Amino acid sequence: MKIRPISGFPEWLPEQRIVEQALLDQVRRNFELFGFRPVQTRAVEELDRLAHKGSTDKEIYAIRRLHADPDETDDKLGLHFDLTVPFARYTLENRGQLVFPFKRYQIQKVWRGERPQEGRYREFYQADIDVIGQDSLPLCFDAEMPLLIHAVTSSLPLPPVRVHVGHRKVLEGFYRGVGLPDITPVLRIVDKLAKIGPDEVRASLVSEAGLGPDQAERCLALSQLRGGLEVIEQVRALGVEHELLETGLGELHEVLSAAAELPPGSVVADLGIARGFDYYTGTVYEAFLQGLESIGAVCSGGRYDNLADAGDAARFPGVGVSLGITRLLGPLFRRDALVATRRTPTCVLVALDKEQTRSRSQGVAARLRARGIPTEVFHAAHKYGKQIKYADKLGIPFVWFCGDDEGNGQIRDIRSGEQVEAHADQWEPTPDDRWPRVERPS
RNA sequence: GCGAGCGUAGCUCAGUCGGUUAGAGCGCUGGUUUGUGGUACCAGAGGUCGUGGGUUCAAUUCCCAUCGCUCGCCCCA
Repeated sequence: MKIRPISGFPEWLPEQRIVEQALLDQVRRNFELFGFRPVQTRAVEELDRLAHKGSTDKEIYAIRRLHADPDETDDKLGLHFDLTVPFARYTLENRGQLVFPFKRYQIQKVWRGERPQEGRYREFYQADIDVIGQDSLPLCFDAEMPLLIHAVTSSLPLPPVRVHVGHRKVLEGFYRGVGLPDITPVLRIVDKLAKIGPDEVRASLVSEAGLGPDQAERCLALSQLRGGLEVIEQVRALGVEHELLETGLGELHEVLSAAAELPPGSVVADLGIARGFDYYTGTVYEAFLQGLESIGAVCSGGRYDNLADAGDAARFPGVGVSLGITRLLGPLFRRDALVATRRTPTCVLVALDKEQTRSRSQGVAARLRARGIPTEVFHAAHKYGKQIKYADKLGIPFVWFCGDDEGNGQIRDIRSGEQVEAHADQWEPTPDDRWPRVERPS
């Protein structure tokens, strides 16, 4: 078998995985800071459930047991393609034991069989955060999402993030007020505004969606609105009236108002957002890295009132967003925009003097580890030059040379060459050196 | 599903208008330096030129097919 990569299934080098883990840790920490509870679901769901929502042409990986009987009729399984469908199922399955509103986060790999391209993979991490209410869910959770996205992303060594907030009720109410019967094709065309430009959108609305010139013009005008709270009045100024539109504008206003304390530009109203309308029913979000908009939305989500269908009278409305960890990292790695300070967790390499004193070196390592300093002992009593070179290649900042069996020795900072007397129970690296960190090269 | 580009050393690539032993840089191993690295110099290892077929006296090179990777489009849950 020839060894080669498999398209769409990225694997990182250790120094990249260090970056990925640091991001995952930081994301998790922030989710918990907002009081969300951890959940992990199985990798598989019943195929029927996966294919149920939305269109049927989803690119799902099916699971097959090689030794299955040809006539086996067991439930067919597939790998989940997002974390929302498994979460909805999980919530219903455990509804009797969960506390509502149920705030959960879930960081897992998902799989999609689509054709890979930059930033789009077949296996990737998603970090999902959702709130599900029983029967109803207050709008304050919609308003909290942009704050959360801002908190998470600004805790990471990333460029500033801009969260675009749209609202399905605004769009749908507007379209109804304009007199459009079927809004789905309109949404799909409008969604391409950034890619194909206003002229193309206007033409497509007429030719493909069958809108009249005036209708197309108004829809286009709506989708081009972007900015702060003033956008609300700008929508009204377009002169379309509909009850649903007013409801949406009210909700949009509340969500935007909540973001008032964030730095200007962190959250903007954007009525050009028209994604994921399979099941979104209210607020929708898309977040972009400022200056790196070309890699696409790194975080997206919205409000869904009808996703979790218990099959009885109970309703479980939810709101949430998904952060695309891998889709973020891939393009950033490609641009060398995110690097670890070293290629290994190791902070101190304990040199091995000679085979007879291996236990002395191991003793030093044990003392350092006991105080939480990542330490390894060099594997063989090679020349010190070789041992230092090994540390240098891995970016290990310190090499320890043993003195006696009591923990005395010398520690060398191989970046500066400075070497000082030290004791293994006392010596401390600077906080910046203890663990590898993630940096954004300027 | 549609389209484009690319497959030569571990990596990045050159090259052969078809011709004897296929090259560079980086990386790797060793040495100069016999127990304190990075620089410099020297030496060395490492290739069925993606795979199959065709044309030819001769194919890594030309042609066809195929597989793989990358990037777009569609789609994006």
